[in-house]
Amino acid sequence: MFRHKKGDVMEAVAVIDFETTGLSPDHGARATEIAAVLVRDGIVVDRYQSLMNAGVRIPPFIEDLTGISNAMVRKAPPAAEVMRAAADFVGEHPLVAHNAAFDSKFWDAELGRARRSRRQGFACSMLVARRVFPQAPSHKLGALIEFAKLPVAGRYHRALADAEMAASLLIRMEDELHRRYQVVEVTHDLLREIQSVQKNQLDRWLERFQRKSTAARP
DNA sequence: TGCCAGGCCCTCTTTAGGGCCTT
Repeated sequence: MFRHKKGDVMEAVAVIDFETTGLSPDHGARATEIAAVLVRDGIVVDRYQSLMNAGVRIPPFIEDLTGISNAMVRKAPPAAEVMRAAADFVGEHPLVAHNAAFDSKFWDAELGRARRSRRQGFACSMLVARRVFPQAPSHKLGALIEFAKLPVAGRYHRALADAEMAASLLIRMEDELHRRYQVVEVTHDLLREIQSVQKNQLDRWLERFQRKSTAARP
């Protein structure tokens, strides 16, 4: 599970989550909190979480949504310092986020401000969930946690709780891929391929994938 | 001051529009 493409070393993936002041870093929104959890062999093996001070005001609506106040962020370490620590924690492990289009923008923007750059790819647990659980009533993180009967890890819209829940969702989807489709090895590359498979084509796509994998084995 | 996004995905589609999802 989550074996790195190159070599035989079992490789973790890092599931990350940001809390921010808005929806787009291109329009002035900044991060207020980040969390990352490392998943290896189907379990969370390490965690990182920190509030961060980007020197911008959090709108009242976002304070209510996340429970992260301006006072809390004022006491937090500078954003660049936190991002460097988060990047060191994550290392070169491939990344996963729930709606990765959102988190990848903030990861790249905040890391750029800290004069660092991303070297690994992102996979999206929401896009994978749309394929693996097309019958779920919604593909919001909270709705998927309820649908899959997974434990609520803490307050929604706090970075560590959301990252933990995205990680448990990912592990559950891995289990489904093993159980339903007998996928031997769920790599990050496979997740990235699954997230672009057409709707209701996952069965057919994985059948072809398995045939190719079996044929390639010595 | 007030407002602000964008990629995915469906359908009453492809010469488009609108909901979902993230904060």
